[in-house]
Amino acid sequence: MLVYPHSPIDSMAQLVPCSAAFPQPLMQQPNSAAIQASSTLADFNQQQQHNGGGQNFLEVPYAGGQTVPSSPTFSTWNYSPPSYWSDYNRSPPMVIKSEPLGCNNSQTDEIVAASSLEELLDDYTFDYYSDIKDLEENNNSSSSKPITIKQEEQQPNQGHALLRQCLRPAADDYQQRCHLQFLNQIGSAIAALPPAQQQHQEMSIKTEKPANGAYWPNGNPNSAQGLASVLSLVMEQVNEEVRSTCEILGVSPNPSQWSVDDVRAWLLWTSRQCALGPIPLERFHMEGAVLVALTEEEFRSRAPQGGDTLYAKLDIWRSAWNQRSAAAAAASKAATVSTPQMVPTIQVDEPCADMSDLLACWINTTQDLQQPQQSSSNSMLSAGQHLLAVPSPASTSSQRGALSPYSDHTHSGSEDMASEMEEIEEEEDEERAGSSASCRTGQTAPTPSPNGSHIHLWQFLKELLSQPAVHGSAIRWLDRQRGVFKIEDSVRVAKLWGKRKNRPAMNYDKLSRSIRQYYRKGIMKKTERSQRLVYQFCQPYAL
DNA sequence: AAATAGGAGTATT
DNA sequence: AATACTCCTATTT
Repeated sequence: MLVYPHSPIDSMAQLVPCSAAFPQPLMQQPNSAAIQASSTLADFNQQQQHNGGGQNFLEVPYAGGQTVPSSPTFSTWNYSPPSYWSDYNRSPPMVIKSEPLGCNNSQTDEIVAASSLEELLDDYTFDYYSDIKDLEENNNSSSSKPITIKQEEQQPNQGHALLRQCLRPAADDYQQRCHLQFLNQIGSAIAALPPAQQQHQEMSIKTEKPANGAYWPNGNPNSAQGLASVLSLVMEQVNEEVRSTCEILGVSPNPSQWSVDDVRAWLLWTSRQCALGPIPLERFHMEGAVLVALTEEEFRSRAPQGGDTLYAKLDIWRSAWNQRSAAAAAASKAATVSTPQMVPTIQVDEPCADMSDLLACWINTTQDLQQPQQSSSNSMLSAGQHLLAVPSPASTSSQRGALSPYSDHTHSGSEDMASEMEEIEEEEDEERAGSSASCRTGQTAPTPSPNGSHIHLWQFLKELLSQPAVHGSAIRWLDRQRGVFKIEDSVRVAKLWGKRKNRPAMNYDKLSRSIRQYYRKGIMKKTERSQRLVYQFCQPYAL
């Protein structure tokens, strides 16, 4: 049937430079022998230095007058290289592709049924192509052409005031917890839904909370059930937004799978949706896997106007995908495993933890623990159901016991509380890491979590680095821009790596040996003045 | 003593 | 085949 144009890839594996030749624009001399001679990135860097450059980037001009950094790394991409290398005209992104994994495909069918692209686009609030073009022009030329936002986007109709009013406190709270700026759009997004869907939303509220037939008892969305309904509504809305955007842009719901073009399309779309103004696209010239590894500060520094919003949006996508994978896994597990126990949730003090975790924490902290609600559904759980049935980290780790040798900590008899807590904390790390890693492979299937072992060490390190709140004591950036970082706790980092790769015997000696292999590959290096435990990502990887 | 460096064989994917 | 794991010796900090 329908196939993703960018077939699922082991995303970053493609990034690792191997012995392939560099693309034409990078060749100083069109001499294939010379290229053969410099077959690694390290060689290339050296060659560049000999040429007086010292930079890993060449500026390749493309139609539009601007230059885009091109990296030798691109040479090893075996799928959709950035089209503007040869031709800046991006092919229409609205290629009808498979329904995003696990989505209901009613809307897809609708799209497939549409006789022409134009017909389809008419159904959207604005013309994607002209808008993209506008934005690109806006980004490319120095002339600051104002972006005109259609009235209905800025000011959704004032109906559904009740709904929006109810959403507000919930949204604000979540927003505060996640440092997100986007949720004020959710209310308007709901208001903008077609009547049929609104009805669906309202019905789902009613069925979840049949108490008085009212939406919120006493108009108080802070009551436990009202809260759950609000949250489920928020989650559904997020999922809906993700789903529709996927269809419009023709991208995977899993940001880690995005190609450079997908990232670009998403940025343009999001900046348009959120009226963020021009985004310096050249600074986001990367695959989705790299994009999701960026920290909020990095987003902000790359896009002073709206970088934080982009980050927040992306985080939502990431969370939505994690939730979807988790739900799919839970659904498949439910077929074989019997009722998981609901255990009080441990509060995780992390800015942007998985959304469902966060929301689950929220529910648990604002209500007495309800009886676990068992979903009898054998298909994908609805957002609301999942929310209520979402397992706490503790229960997930016990569920995972069969899957990972590391989640078994029944030996804890002699351990004190602190180390016990630390173990649980690490379980959480593992859990999150596992789910994000399973994203990378794009598998919604129940795959018993070995996907994390697919990750490369340098990716893993960046992952740790991107969570300073969690791992700052083990590894941290010394100079983010230059990609210089320091391993503060070599034992811990090695332990985490070993856990991720299911290598109980991993230690820093072995880990550092792997890092040293990166020298030759041009992924990492020691800093000029070599310091203990300080390494530096080479340029394309430092992004 | 711990970290660094890199050779070499093996395992995993 | 690529990447990482493992074990190793030698050297540096």
